[in-house]
Amino acid sequence: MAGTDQLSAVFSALADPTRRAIIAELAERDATVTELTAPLSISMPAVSRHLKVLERAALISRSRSGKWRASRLEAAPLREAADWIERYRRFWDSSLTRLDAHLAAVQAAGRASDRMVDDPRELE
Amino acid sequence: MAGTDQLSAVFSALADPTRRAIIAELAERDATVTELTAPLSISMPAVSRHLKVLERAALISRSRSGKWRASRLEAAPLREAADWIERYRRFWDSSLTRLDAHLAAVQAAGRASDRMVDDPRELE
DNA sequence: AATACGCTTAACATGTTGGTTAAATGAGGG
DNA sequence: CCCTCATTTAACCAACATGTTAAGCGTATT
Repeated sequence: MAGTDQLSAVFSALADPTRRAIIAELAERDATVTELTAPLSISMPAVSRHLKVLERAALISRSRSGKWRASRLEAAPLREAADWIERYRRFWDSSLTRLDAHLAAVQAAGRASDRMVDDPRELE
Repeated sequence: MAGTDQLSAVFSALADPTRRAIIAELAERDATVTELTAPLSISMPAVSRHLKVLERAALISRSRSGKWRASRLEAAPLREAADWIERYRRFWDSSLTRLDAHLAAVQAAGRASDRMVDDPRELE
């Protein structure tokens, strides 16, 4: 997964289209493994493991109810991911020219905390 | 990388803290491989390959200028990533209760286009 | 009690990732 | 020309990801 930090786990989980499809499904309703497997073209064990990945990334929670295990979307970790990406909005937002971006970058450079967050040397 | 689609490539690229650090660096200024390697605790070939990953995800562009190759942040693909995540904002936005989220989800279920985008069956 | 169902775990195959060191490439400078 | 510097490619390795099928484990169902 590359990093073992939260953000890496989330981005890594999102990097698979099957898992994104599962998230999209769970955004509409909680679902069992069988229900999630139905529209996918892979085996149930494969889905089960995708769910484990999503669970490790804290993107879903699971509940037991008799024979069934329902998965529920827990999108909180998406916020961190969104926040991280948002920092670079100025780079794609067309209302900003590259000069604007440069000036914004220079300002950002002043904030020391900005860099630390993703410096791998800071991890573990 | 799981999927070979654009979105998967971008999320996959972001899943590594070293690559996020490189992006953060390039957000401040264009940089050569040597410059990017300096603050990292890995070898230059390793950085070179991280750059190749970022390039394949279209997150950077590179220019030759004599002996040096400068990398430049091309954040456009981040927009897609941000847009994808944004769809689930209602699930983490605290101003919305779970009931609200459910109602929003029911509405979303009506829009067929919502599901197709990430259905793996649609890929390739 | 026996069977069926839902799901997970095990064992396996295969491809990818991310790091290393050593060699190759390519442009400039003496 | 040769040498050096910046970067990439090659060869290798350990670890992980993703899929499969078969077996295991609980919990209904009959």
